[in-house]
This record gives sequence, structure tokens and C-alpha cells, in this order.
Amino acid sequence: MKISQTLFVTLKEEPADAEVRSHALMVRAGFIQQIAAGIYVYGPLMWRVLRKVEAIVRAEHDRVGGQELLMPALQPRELWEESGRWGRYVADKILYHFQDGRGRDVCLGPTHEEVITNFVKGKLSSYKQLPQTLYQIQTKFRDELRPRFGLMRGREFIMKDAYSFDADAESMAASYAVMREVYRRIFTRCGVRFTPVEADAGAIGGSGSEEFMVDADTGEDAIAVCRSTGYAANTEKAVSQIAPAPPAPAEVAMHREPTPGAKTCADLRALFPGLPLERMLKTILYRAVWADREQTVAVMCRGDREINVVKLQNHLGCLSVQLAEEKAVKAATGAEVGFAGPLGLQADVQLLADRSVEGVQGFLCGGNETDVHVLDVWFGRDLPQPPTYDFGLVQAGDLTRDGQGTIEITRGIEVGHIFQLGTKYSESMDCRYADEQGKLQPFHMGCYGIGISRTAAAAIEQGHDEAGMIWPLPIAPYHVMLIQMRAGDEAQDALAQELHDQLEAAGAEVLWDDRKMGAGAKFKDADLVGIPLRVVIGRDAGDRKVEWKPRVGGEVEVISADDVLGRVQAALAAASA
RNA sequence: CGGGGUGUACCUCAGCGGUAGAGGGGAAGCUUUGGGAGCUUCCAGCCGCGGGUUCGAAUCCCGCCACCCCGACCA
Repeated sequence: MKISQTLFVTLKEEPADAEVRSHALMVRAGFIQQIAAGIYVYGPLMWRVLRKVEAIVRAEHDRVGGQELLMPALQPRELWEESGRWGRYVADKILYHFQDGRGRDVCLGPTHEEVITNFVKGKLSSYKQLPQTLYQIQTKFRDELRPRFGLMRGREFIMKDAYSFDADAESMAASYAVMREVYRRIFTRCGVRFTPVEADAGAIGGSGSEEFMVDADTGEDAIAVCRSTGYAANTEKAVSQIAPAPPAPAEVAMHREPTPGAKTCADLRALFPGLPLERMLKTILYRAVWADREQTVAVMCRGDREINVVKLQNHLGCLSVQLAEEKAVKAATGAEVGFAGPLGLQADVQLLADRSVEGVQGFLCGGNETDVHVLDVWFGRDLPQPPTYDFGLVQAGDLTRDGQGTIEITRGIEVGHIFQLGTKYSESMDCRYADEQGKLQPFHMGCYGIGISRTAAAAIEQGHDEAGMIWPLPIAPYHVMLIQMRAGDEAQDALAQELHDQLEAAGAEVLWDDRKMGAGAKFKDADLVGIPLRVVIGRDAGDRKVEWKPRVGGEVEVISADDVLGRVQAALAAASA
């Protein structure tokens, strides 16, 4: 393809609003254009990348018998009431929903469990048809509270979602294992470095769940990993062994002390230098919302630890948990924020504790009175220890749960997420098959998502340098950048045309820079767009000599034009191996 | 949803009471031709929207909207 005949427009200047490199580079290179917050046009080059990712995704799903279909983006409320998710998604403000011309509630699909379940109902009716996996690649809509980082978190984005249907839990686990392998193959083929991690199932629900994270410091997700044991989990889900409670001090009666302005553990450390953080118990107030009620929940936690809201929400089984507002804190404690404690909370507040408080005695906690904390408090003596659960957030340096290794926190971009749903949707939506005895049984389902557009962005986040993008060959918009130094030069025109035709005939995709521009500009554009293989046709064209100049690595080599095809084919073969 | 910031040409921005600007970009011409080349001419703007103050508003005031950032939140 000749650049002179394509919509190829690059920008010299950085877009002011791009925070991450992938976003800035894609805008500069004309790959994307923002239309509104989190909503983008994918330009021709970007679309080629997306189609390549899609092709890999399709090939790997088809390889294990996946069947592609296409479901509607526009969906009726009734379907979402059947699964019981309308309320939660509306409460989370993530659902685009509105009334159509006749006053019917509809939404733009953020995910498709409801539609797929409805679709297979009555079609998959016998155990003889199982297992089956269906998938689609389609635009998803989510009204993210804060879209950001270009394609990383959009409100409209391209996703592959797959759904498996099995007879029982064991078979579901087998289907899940197959998909886990499919995912590994997909991301490996895309040429990105990634880490599979244990994950929280969140709003989707179900039992087992793993995420596929592209390793990148700019990723939004924090991951707990252990090099020695291989443990890897999203910090939302991760469990660890925490340092034991410090020894109890000599037992003295609890006493209230003035602590003016001391609202944080750091403030209190300054006030009581002899008291270790581990003997300060914070009490944090949350507002938990269920479909039919709300409650203030107080959670105690050791001073050196943090609460993991996801674990708390899962324990409570509620729709959402957020930090209580100042007003609610005052109502529950009778004090300003920063002085909450377990003693003397309002009766309607549920008191829970993270397991980090277990064994802590003679501790400090909030006094439920502004500028007052209580010291030398003992569980058992001064108050019963609240029920404890694991609500803790893992921290770097924690031991793994088995004690065999140390946890590090790294970051990643979530590009895939797989779930064992179990019978959650098939039960609620009454989607069943007949087993060998002719008895109706709910399907055991799995669901599997890949952010297609996010994967492309993540590849850039991982592959770029000062000058621009560096695409992995399998998902690059073109394989070869053919840079012709002087358009109009007879020898160069002829050789470029010849190489272009030869390479294309051999199945290589060639972007031919035939523009009448300065050399510098062409090289800058080539660096920016990041097509991995590059051939420069310049002054030696008359002697059938060209330069072999890959986007990264390797020295520039002057080679015979007759060797170009071989080089390109070797690179393509190596990339698909 | 809280806090902060920004809206001026297709892009990046300057101008901050007195005739709408620069650079990039695009068009034309001449020169140039291996890492964003030079000169000349031209193109391009309801200064986010609405109200107010003023002889006069891009500029000051009020309201709204959009976008960005931090937080909250999030498959």
C-alpha cells in the first residue's frame, strides 16, 4: 500500500491530554481520535491492528471447537431482571440504560451472560450436546466513572466474550482449563509479556477466576507475585501470611487520652512514640448497600495493615461498599472522622474485624469522641473481640500463605479474565438440559473475556521507545515499512515497485512510503508508527542494493534487493513459531 | 460523586479590557534532497455556550456544558 494514497497523518506535537505513552503515541500516529471521554475512532492503521488481534483470538478459539456468533448490543431490561443484575449495574452507574420510544427500558450491553443464556435455552437441551463454547467479538458499553488512559479504559470498547456450557462442575473445570490454555496461546501469539493471576470474580460472580495481565508499570491493577513459589494474584484477591501480633504489654486498666488533631496512625505515632503500629487498631467505617437496605459497617484493622474493600464486599454480599461519608461517620461515632473505635458505636452499626487484630492486646483505638483515643484496651476484658475475617490487603514483604516465599507487588494491565460461573445464571434464568436420566439440570457455565482494544493498547504500553511505537510482528498494522528516499527517482521507483509487488505476492503486508518528503520526516514517521521490519530504498537502488533496517535491534545492513523476500519470510516464520 | 485544572484555527499554544496571534499543518511557487530543510504567498477562528458589567469583553463577574488530572469507584 502506498502511503501517498492512504489516510496517513501524523502529528509532531504530543497531545496535551495523554497521560500514558500508548495513548500519546496512538494519537500522534493517527491510530485513534477521541470523540468524547472514553470514546474513540479507530483509524485505518489501528483497525488493522485490531483485526490482527481478532484473527488470533478467532483462530485459537476455533482450534478448540469454539463457535463464533454475534449478539445484540441493545438489550431489554427484562433479561437483566431475570438474572437479577439490573439493580446492581444501575446502582454502580455502569449501565447505559434508557427508555425507547414506547417507554420500554433497554440497555447497551456491558456483557452478555443474560443474552447467551437466553439464546441457548431450549437449543442446548440434552447432555448429548455438551460441552459447547460460544463466543463473539463485539463492542461493549460501560459508563465507566472515570474513563482514562486512551483505549485502556474506554466507555465503548471491543471485547471478545466466550461462554461455555457443561453438564457438571467437573466438566466445567475441564472447559475452563482448555480456555486458560487458549488464553496463554493468544497472548503469546500476540507477542506480549503477560502474567496469569488469581482474581476476584466481582459482579460476574461464580467460583474460580483468573486474570491475564500484560506486565506494565503503568497498569491500573496491582498484582501480588512471588518469584520463588510462582504465586500470582490480583491484590483484590491475594492472600498472605502477615507478621504475628506483637507481644501484649503489662496489663493496666484502659484509659482515655486526649489526642487533639491526631486522626491517622502517623499522627498517633508521633504522640505515643513507644507504641508500635501493630498495637494501634484502626476502625474504618463503610457504607454497605444491598438491593433492599443500607448499613454502616465498622471494620477494625491493625495499624500496619490496610482493608481490602473487595473482600469486605464479598463477605457482606452487598451491591457496593464505600467509605462512609463524614455525616455517616459522625452519626455512628458521635465524633469527627479520625476517632472511630469499637467502644460505644451506635447500635445499628455492624462491627467486624480483619484477622490482623487477632491476638493484639493492650492496644490503642479511637474513642468515638473528637480528639480522644483509648489506650491499653484488651479484647475479652474491655470488649468482646468482633468476629474476624480476612479483609486485609496484601503488602510487599508479606509471606505467601504457605510461608514458602515473599510477596512482591507489581503492576499489570488486565487484558483477559476467565470465570467459572457455575450455575449462577442457568439457575436464575432457568436454563437447563436433560441428563442421562431425563432429569432437568442447570448448566455449569464459564465465561471468558478479552479486551481486544485494550490488548492492542497494552502492546504499545509494553513496546515503545522515545521515538515511537514498536509493534510485535504478529499484530503490527503492516509487516514491512518500505521507505523510498526519493519519490520520482527512476531507479528507486522501479525497485520499490518491484519489491512491493514481490513481498505482497508472498503474503507480506507492505506499507510503502512513496511520499515526496525529506528523509528525516520519513524516518521519524517510520519510527513513530513502529512497523517492525523496514527496508530503505535509496541511492544504491540502481545497483539493486537496499538497506535492511528493523525498527529495533540489529545494525543497518546493506543487502541485495534479491535477499529482501528471504529476510521477510524468515522474520514472519520466526514470529509465528 | 468530592477536590483541582483547562476550553482561542485541523493540532500545540500565546494573548488576559481597546482591530484575532505564533508555531505546526494544508495549498501554490522557487530552491533543497539520507534523520521532522529554506524563502515567498495563501488557507484556516461565533476566542466552549448563555447571561451580566462596560462606551468597548477572548480578557472582568455569574451560571451551564465539555474535556483532563487526583480521589472515590471499576470484569
